[in-house]
Amino acid sequence: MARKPASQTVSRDDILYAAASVLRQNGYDATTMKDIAAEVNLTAASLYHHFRNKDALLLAVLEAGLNHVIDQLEPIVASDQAPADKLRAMIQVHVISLTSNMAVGAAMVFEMRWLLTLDAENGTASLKARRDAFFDQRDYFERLYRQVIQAGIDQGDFLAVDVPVFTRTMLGAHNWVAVWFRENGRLTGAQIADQMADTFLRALVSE
Amino acid sequence: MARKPASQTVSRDDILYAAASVLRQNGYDATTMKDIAAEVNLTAASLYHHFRNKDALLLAVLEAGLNHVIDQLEPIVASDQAPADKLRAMIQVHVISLTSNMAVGAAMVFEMRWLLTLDAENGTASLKARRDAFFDQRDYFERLYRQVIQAGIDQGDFLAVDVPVFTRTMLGAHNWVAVWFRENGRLTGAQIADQMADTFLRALVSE
DNA sequence: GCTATAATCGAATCTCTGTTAGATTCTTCT
DNA sequence: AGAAGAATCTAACAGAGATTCGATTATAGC
Repeated sequence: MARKPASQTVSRDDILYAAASVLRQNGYDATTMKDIAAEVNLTAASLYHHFRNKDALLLAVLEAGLNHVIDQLEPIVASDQAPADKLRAMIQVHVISLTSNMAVGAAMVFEMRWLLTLDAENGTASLKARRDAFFDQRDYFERLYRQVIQAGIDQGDFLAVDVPVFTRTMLGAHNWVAVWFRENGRLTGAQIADQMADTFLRALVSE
Repeated sequence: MARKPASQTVSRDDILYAAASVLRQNGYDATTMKDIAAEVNLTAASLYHHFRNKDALLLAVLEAGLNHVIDQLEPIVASDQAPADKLRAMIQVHVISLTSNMAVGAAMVFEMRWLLTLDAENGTASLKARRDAFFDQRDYFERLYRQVIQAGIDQGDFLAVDVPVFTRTMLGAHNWVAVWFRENGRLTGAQIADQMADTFLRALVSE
């Protein structure tokens, strides 16, 4: 048996999705090519037909996840709502993303460690380039939040907090949700997002 | 060459500290026994004289880190300060711990994933017991925060937030500091802690 | 229908890493 | 000084996992 009938062939996206799922549970190192392959009923070797190697595959997952969130964030930032409303909407998007699946990329910023280590020997030139691009995206992502917060401060809606610190405080809280959230827990992702939005907006408008 | 002169022998704690450092940078899987050994000028094999195996060593690191923080938190909780003051002090302790070294254990709650996976085959009975104890400690740690927040709510100092969610929001923000903090950055750990304390207390006392 | 290409597979390879075993050299206590 | 134990080392092993290779079967375009 070699190639499977059309009904059973998996697409690059199928693999990406499967990898995201496995990655979320196991983390980078503990995720084996075999695990990912199993998820889509393939052998590890077959994955190499779709991706150059493990790093490339995992990086693709992160990219997809991050872009997914960014795509939802941009229109909000560009809209004409008040900073407070924008921020609330942004928190919703991010947290809900993290509690659903495909957004693993965003949560997996946890896994950025290996991305940094990918320097040395390993790592094709093109891979490094993509990694750098990913970091840029990651910065851009953070900047979207900063912008909105800064705007709120500038127009007197928010207190003059230290924007970088405040932003990271928020993002840390969000990311952490991916760690403790339980599919069938007391609260849904949306409810958690609401509470977090309340918390941070209160911290930003106090008095 | 076998045993080294007294001046060069390393203690169990030396290893723990080195392991914490390596662990912080690489994460569980990416941390090899060889890496840890190198940090203290030993060979990987020598580590087995001090610890039964890798899991035991890494778990010891987490335990030490977590207990380190808890030891500082308890007296604060037990003191007679107002909830707001207690919370501020607790945030200081936690964040500063995370920006220094030994507390890697606390930040490494990131690595709890593998602790969960340690069920299956691997894992001696005693190791499992210790892992469970660790989880209990981890819960206890979180409960310290919850208590104080709840107390603040009960005596009308704080708004009636959802305690579990608020607590985790805070802890997530704290833990994340370990990810972005830079030794020689713009701010010190204490300064960051201050800002976070301001943020969360504002969110808790608003109006 | 044929042919080039795509998607898979099984087996083999290679390297890395945890772990064990046995030998060797300090230290300390008597 | 001698014995017992502690701390290390080197060498060797076993297993895991990424990656490669060649073979094999579906599909699609001509």
